[in-house]
Amino acid sequence: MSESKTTSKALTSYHHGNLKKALVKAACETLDEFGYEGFTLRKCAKKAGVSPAAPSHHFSSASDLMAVVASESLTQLTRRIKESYSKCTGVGTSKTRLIGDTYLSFAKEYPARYQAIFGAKINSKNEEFTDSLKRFFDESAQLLQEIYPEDSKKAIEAAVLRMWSLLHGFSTLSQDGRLSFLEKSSSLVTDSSVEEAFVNTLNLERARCSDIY
Amino acid sequence: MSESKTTSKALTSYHHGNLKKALVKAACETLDEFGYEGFTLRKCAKKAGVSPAAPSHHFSSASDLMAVVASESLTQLTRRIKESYSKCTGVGTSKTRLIGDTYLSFAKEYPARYQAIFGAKINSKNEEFTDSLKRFFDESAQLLQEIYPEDSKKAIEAAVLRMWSLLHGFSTLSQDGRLSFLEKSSSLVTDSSVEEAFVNTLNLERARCSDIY
DNA sequence: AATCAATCTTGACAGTGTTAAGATCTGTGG
DNA sequence: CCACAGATCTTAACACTGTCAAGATTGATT
Repeated sequence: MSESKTTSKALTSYHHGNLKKALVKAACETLDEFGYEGFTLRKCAKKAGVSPAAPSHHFSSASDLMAVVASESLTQLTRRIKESYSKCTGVGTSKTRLIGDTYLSFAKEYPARYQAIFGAKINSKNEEFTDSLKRFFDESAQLLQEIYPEDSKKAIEAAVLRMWSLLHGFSTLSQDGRLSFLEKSSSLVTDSSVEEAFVNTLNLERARCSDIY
Repeated sequence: MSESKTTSKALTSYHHGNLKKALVKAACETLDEFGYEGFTLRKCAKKAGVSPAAPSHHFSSASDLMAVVASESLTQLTRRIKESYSKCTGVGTSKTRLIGDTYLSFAKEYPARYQAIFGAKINSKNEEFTDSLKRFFDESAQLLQEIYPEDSKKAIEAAVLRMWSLLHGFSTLSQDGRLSFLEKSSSLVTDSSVEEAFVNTLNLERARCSDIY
């Protein structure tokens, strides 16, 4: 039998051997290759070497397969944030800044996976996904609690929600081209990109940042 | 001829009379009725009483029709914000708060139109839409400039970008069900909804709000 | 009145997700 | 060892989608 469970079976056998895992991998590749809008279940099936109907035996729907991909991507993002935080030697604001930078970097590096996490094509009720989402929130809260140990749990969770909203809002606006007009006329891009301007003013204008709402 | 240009022709004639406008109206209704994900060009055509191919003579693609709807919706949002601002008698933060409330109300009242404005289904390069987007940004900046007359243009635009990102991030996270897990376990909802908690902490925690990044 | 461009329909095409029915294989009980 | 049961995959079909080409119809201009 040796390695029959993983790959070699796919070459000769009618059955795939481990199609579920292969489909998730294929879905990730499809997402990276064709983008969020270009994602289709049939492309995933083709990439995995099976018929269009095969996935239905492992995922109740296309949204369910995508939810698993989103779940894994979100877990990856959570891990990245924790890693970058643990490597940071600064204090206070500089640590939150690092978290934000890591978040924005992920969104920029894997735009399709980021869109999958927050897009409407996935089954957001999928248990695997909701667990990842809760872990993301809880671990973010834990980091902020370490940075601001004197704060209450409620204050920390509110801060996570604000931070998350701010970063997610900017990421999506930027990714979906809703800020492109700024790159041609705005005073925000006199000596940097829109993203740099956004990030920098979050520090430079600390007092006023509290007034934005 | 009397009223031939507007409506009455549709009843008897082969030609519609004013199909372009009718399609935009039908698209709005389709959006409200079936939601953003349920929006299709064929439904719009059916609602307007024409064949599926008819829209192609007035819009280069489905994304282009949707972009016009998004443009009008965005203009509507801009007008609402200006109206509520002009009716406000408060000062400083309370005015920005009103702007934010108006923004969030619109997103909640017309979720499908809001998704259309920021979703990937529209042609975001559409000139009508990009104009509306720029007007939205510019008029928002003008309001903030009135609130904070001593600030530089760059500072104002940065503030608009932060405010916009924050509100848009929360709106989409909330709309797409990414915050639903908070309604069951979080300490944020002990005595209010997630939205109220979000909005309130933006005021209550002014100092810390500047630290979120 | 005749012609021409604008407008709309018909019919088709390549896609999509999903389902039902049948084929194939794997593992388990006799 | 082997038949059989269940898991796994394929095939074929269905109802959709947006878009396009060709033809029908109409309104307007000359």
